[in-house]
Amino acid sequence: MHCQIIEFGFDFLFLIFLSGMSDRKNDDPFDYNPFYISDNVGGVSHPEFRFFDDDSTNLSMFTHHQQAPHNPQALNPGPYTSFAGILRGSVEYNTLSRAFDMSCSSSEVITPNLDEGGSSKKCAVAESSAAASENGPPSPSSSVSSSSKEAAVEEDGHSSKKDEDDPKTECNENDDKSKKGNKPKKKEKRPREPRFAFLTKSEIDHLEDGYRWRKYGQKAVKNSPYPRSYYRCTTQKCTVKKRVERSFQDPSIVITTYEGQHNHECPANLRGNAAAAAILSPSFFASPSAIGPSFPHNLFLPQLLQMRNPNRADSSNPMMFYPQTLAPQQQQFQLPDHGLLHDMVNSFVQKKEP
DNA sequence: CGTATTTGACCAGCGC
DNA sequence: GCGCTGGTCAAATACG
Repeated sequence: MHCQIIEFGFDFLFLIFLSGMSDRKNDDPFDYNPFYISDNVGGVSHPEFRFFDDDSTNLSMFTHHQQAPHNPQALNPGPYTSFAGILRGSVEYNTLSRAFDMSCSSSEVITPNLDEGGSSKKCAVAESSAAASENGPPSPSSSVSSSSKEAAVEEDGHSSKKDEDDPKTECNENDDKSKKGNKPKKKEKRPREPRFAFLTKSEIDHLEDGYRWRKYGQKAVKNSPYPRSYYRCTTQKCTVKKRVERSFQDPSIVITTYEGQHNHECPANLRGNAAAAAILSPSFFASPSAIGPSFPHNLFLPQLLQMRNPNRADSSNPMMFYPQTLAPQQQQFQLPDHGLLHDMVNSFVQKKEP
């Protein structure tokens, strides 16, 4: 599983998983079904994160601070990989990897193999199998193999789909506006951009993240009463998209999935938001470019601001989550010392201390 | 009136 | 081939 969870006290939950860079496959449940089940949002002391596929098969479980001793599955969280492998080709992975202090060993890091079906895939599948054999019934799906394919596809270069590049150019050249009838030559497989998903506890669906988005679609989600909304970045030539949906298992949680990387500055930063700039630009994760331009820093702005000044909590802002008492293990939660993130969490924890 | 949203139709991929 | 599903398009509509 490709997943990393970081939790900042209980102010907000920040979960990143990645499955992008490929065509959707049903064998990658995390691609579209990031079911988050936890009793910790709200301050319960035992954080666990479980991911289920459509058949409710428990694929993996682990905690951010220590693997739950009572859960044998936690002892082998599976072949989840690091951001470094996930984001290859777009960010400073070493920095990022250090920033998150990836808990997996190097052997667990699945490096996308550039020549298809290469050794990394075999390795990943092997690990997946090993994990499956140890963790009960094998999952019918393998997000790992999917990711390998994804990586290969990603390597092919950018999309040829019209809305990804220059739609007008494409239309003029091929005049394929006539969707029916004369079919144009077979489209190349559209590579998936890397994707990040964030689970945010919020009453509003579309969280302000500093960028400007235009909604271009909405679909009903299978097995969910909540629709999924599709947004595109409104900046010209920026192909970043995001999907927003609400977890039907926990309707208080909004799942925001970003795809692609912004090729421009965050408009919020350009607006001269000093507070935002102070928090956002100095490198949310160790270095200004550690995450990459697409990282929605501003998604966490309200929480960050409140961390720094909890007294200014604004109950009218649904993004403001009130700090709650940290359980001992959260207080002992050790983040790697990589700059601001550590500072923020520590300062926050210290403020909570009596 | 320009821009954003809504929404039904369409397309592609996949499983059967 | 057919049906299902996710993703996208684009005309219609709403909004400021």
